[in-house]
Amino acid sequence: MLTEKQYKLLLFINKTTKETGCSPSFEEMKNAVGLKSKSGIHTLINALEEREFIRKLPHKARALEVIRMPKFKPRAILEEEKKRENALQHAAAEIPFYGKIAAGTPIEALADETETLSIPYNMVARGQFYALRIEGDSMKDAGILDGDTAVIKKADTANNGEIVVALIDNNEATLKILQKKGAEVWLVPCNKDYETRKLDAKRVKVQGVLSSIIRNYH
Amino acid sequence: MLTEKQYKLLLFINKTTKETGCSPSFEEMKNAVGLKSKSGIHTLINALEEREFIRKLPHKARALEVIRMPKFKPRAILEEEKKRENALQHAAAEIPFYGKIAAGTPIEALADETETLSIPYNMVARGQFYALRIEGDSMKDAGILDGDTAVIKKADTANNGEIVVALIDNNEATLKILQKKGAEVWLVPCNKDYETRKLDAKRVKVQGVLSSIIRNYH
DNA sequence: CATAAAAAGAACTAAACTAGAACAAAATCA
DNA sequence: TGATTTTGTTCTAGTTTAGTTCTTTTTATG
Repeated sequence: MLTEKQYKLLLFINKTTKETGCSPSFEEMKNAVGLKSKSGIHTLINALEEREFIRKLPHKARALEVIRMPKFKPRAILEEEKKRENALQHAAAEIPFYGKIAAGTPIEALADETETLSIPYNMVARGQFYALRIEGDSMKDAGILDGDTAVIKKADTANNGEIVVALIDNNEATLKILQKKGAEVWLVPCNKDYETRKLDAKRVKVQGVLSSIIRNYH
Repeated sequence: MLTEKQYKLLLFINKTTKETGCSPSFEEMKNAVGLKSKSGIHTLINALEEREFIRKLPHKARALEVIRMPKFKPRAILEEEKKRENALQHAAAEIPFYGKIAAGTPIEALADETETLSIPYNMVARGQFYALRIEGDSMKDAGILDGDTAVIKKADTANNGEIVVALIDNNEATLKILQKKGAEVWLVPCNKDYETRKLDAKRVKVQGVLSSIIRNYH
């Protein structure tokens, strides 16, 4: 079978010839595989030719041809791919979704795992997002507590009733429910200890709409 | 395979023979490829013949024949490969973390993006997790609302004060604050409309500890 | 620590590209 | 058919690019 370097080189040759119609030069291959000298490529090419993966016209420039591709990947490549897959799964974080908690069934019983929850991808699928740490309890009746992380979708505008990040006088940012009332904008808290702020629409800039709330208990 | 010039010439030959029915002259090829002398074309033709891409009748005019063309990957496959790479980036979902919202600074101003929030990995780093949809408002004063998603870490035991998934009589699952009182277990809601349930410890099984709350606004 | 394999580096050689001119053979047409 | 045009071939010559080979150094491995 092939070594890792041989395999990598073969992939590169195959890719570039199919994309460009031309074979790569030793210089280009050297860079692609990560060597600093052309002589190494020469050895690899010979090995690939000996194993009948490529053909070449000796002493001709860019005269390589891929005859066949290996059916199996070298072990080193496989291991690297596995690592990447693991990293991806961690990043994707698909965990089983067991459904509603109030149903009177033991959790183990309905652990069929057909439904999974892919946390990040669905949460930030389209658009630009950013995160904010919530400070204070002005939105606590909306279930948004001090210390929560808010995922905000960037936006210049929002509809009435949406929870937005509002910038007042280019100075103060706050998370509130938006209510447009003619020339005024009302920023409504969700806590009876706080009062609604009624501001001239010109003073308020929407900087984003609340997309998700994440709270971590440790 | 071929050099760039060889490939370009081959493309031209192939195209014109298919369009006009007869092969181009050296003069036409010279112009098409951008040379000022026919001799260059002659060399290129020889190279293409040597590599078995064309055949020719020597000393005959316009007597070229294309034997084969280098194979291309269909564009669709190339695009799909790119999409996959993008998907991988989406799955990682690192979004900028802009810090505290109450600080009186416009968001754009402090967008240094040095701190990022990797949502999934930190949330489910170690242990086994599952998700539950919250139904009802018995925990609303803890900021856990109807429809929220609870990420639960599997556990058999928990400490006083932790929010747990408790299975009562192998029948009913509920999310409440745990309070162990001797032989009794108290399941404390966070809503004054609900009452604390005081149960014999034997009737209650801990099935997990609340790890995160996720709420999506759409 | 010794050995072999892999990689780097430099020197060398050959091919590719460019251009111009002269020439020879084929194609065209009166 | 013979003259003319078109087309392909060959040679020289210089520049650039690319492939080969050999020696030295580094790295991995028993």
